[in-house]
Amino acid sequence: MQNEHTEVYDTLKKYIARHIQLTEEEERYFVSLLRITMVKKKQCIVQPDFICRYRSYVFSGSMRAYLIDSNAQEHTIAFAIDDWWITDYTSYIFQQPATLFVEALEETVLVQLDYNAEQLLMETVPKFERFFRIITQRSFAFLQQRMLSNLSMTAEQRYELFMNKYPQISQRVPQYALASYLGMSTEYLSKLRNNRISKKS
Amino acid sequence: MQNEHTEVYDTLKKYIARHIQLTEEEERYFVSLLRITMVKKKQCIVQPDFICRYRSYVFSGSMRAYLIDSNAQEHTIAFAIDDWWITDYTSYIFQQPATLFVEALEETVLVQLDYNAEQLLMETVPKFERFFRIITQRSFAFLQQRMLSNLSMTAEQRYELFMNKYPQISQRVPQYALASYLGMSTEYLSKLRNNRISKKS
DNA sequence: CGCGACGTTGATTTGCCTCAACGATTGTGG
DNA sequence: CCACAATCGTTGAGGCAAATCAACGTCGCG
Repeated sequence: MQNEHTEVYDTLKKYIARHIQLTEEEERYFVSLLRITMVKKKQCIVQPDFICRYRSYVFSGSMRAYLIDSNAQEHTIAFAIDDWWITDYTSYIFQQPATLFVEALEETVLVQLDYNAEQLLMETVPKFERFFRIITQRSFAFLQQRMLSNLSMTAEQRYELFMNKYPQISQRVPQYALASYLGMSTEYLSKLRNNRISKKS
Repeated sequence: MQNEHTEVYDTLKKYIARHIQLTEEEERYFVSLLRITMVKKKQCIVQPDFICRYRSYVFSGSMRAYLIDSNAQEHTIAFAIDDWWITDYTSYIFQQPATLFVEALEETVLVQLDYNAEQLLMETVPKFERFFRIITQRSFAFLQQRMLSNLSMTAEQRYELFMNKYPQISQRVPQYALASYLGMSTEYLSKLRNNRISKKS
């Protein structure tokens, strides 16, 4: 049990070390603020109307964040597999009621950081201001690229792009989740996969 | 001339003060890194293939950032009016060639911060790590909401939402720019505006 | 004044959705 | 360990939201 946790924390520490260098004491302090959570497939760690308390790092497994709209349709805003963070970001940073579900797609091991602990951490170890700035900037740049793809490409082009960029993810998530991420119906995605869309030339 | 610049800097300082508290010396240092730029209508401050060197704060006027895709179609990723920042974010933070145009929609006064100056600023005054973290987090949350709107709403609903949230912007930007921001053709936006879409019930 | 940029309107087309029905696979309780 | 249900993916037919195309009005500007 202790061994397992050590491995989990080491992986996260390595991830952090890619962006900022911590002293051993700072590392120990950081780890003391974390908690490890196991979630089963289909289990939700965030759901609408509850305030999202944690920022979650995926050690193993996979998660997705999605909205259910007024027509009961699902729309996936994010996936997270090994080494990514996930949360209802708007709910987390403003500490207001969530609008999203954040759900495990497989049995998943998470490392979670509490909102208050994060604030404390940034005050105590200002390097973490830098850390969260950097990962948020990258997330923003990523999302902006995705937004541009959705504005400028057809469903088929978005599908091809995703398959090229994230072949691992496409193999691990259910097809309806991928369709709702790419902004198309499951039926249409299925047809694209099986080349059943009549093309010209 | 000096008066005019003072007003510009004071406005930006007030904006900064909403997020972090600076000493007078820090403020002076910060201002020393800035430069003021006037741009005429239709002038571009960023264009594809050039590395975007500045983060720009709009003091007065308005700007837009857009992509031209392989079909020569424009897609607007962001507007900025008074008191907002704009840049080709991906190009700026990774210091790689831009893919976007950033263009003035009116005669505009900008305050610009150079990439290297920004790095220096964060090292010299770590409060700015915090500042940029906070504004980036907000931008990210904003963009995520927009992404969800685009995934879950019809063109008409997106138009209504925008008109409710940003009535000021809709009056200041040309219609083709708004259409390309909302992800619809100019013709369709025109029809929505003039209630020329046949509705049921 | 005349040209080019911008917006409007109607006719037509199309990319993708919806609906419906049917396989395949997974999970679960008897 | 099998039966059966539920979930997930596939396929085709038909429909609709929004794009495209085309033509014209209008305004601002050189």
